[in-house]
Amino acid sequence: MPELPEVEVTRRGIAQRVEGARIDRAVLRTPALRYPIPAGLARNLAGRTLVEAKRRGKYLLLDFSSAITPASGHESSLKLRFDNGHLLIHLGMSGSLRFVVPGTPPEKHDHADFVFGKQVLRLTDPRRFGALLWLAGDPLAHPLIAKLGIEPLSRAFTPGWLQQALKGRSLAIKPALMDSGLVVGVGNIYAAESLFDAGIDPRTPAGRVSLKRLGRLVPAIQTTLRAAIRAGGSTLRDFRGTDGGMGDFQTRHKVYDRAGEPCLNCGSPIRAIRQGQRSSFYCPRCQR
DNA sequence: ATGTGACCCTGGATGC
DNA sequence: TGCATCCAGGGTCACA
Repeated sequence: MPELPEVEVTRRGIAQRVEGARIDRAVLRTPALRYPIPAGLARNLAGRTLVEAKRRGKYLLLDFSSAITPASGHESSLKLRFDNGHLLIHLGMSGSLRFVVPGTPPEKHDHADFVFGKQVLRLTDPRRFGALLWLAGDPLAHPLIAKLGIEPLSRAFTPGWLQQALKGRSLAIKPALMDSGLVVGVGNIYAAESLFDAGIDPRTPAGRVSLKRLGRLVPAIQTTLRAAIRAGGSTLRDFRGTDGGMGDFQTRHKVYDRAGEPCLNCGSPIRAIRQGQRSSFYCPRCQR
């Protein structure tokens, strides 16, 4: 499933191919993903120009805002108005966006096509945990976005900040890292990998992780995310970037999905446990 | 406020 | 082969 790197890779692919391009039409084939797809969305999109492909956490925000040019008239009425509109896309667990050759017949789980001339952006999501919404007005004010935590790749994400945010929390550090109200974009796989890199037991109560250890954890998270973005992003076996190229980050997991296999650092068998309904993997010797 | 578990939906892997 | 069961990358919500 897409974690932050996959979403960022997708965002870059979209930006590169269709920023500044006009959307001729949208074809929506599914009434609802996680939420109902708003009626009139296709009509709303047609004719708009993609100003910018943005990302907040794992949410893609495609900015289709446009200046409404006032009808020719007196200067005094020349008040430029903006019609703010963003297409929000979340890929959920199994979603992906890819450019397809125009005319490629849709398959079972291809829910939407966004046609930018000869560039057709297709949304596929077998499990339909994703989202497709139209946000009028300030996208950051939308409830889904407003409550999001800090961006892990921002300068503000520091060990000191994290220590404050985790102060007094008894919740284990691993599910804490995955709480998008705290830090966005760190999913199950990268949480596990980052905690391994930092040598922290995923069961440690979040509020009891020392500043010194947070000083290893923060850069571990950032390095892990950046490396995954650089690698083209892949946590899904079949993840493809927007151009269809295979990412290869999956080949570098050190603990995730390696239960029983030897730790790459010390050789101890990697242990699998469950935390908050999710599987966790860690090295009992290297992570304490 | 904080923590826990159920749930959304589909498909793949595994076991009988 | 067929069928049941379990598991999966995320996120929201109800409830203790």
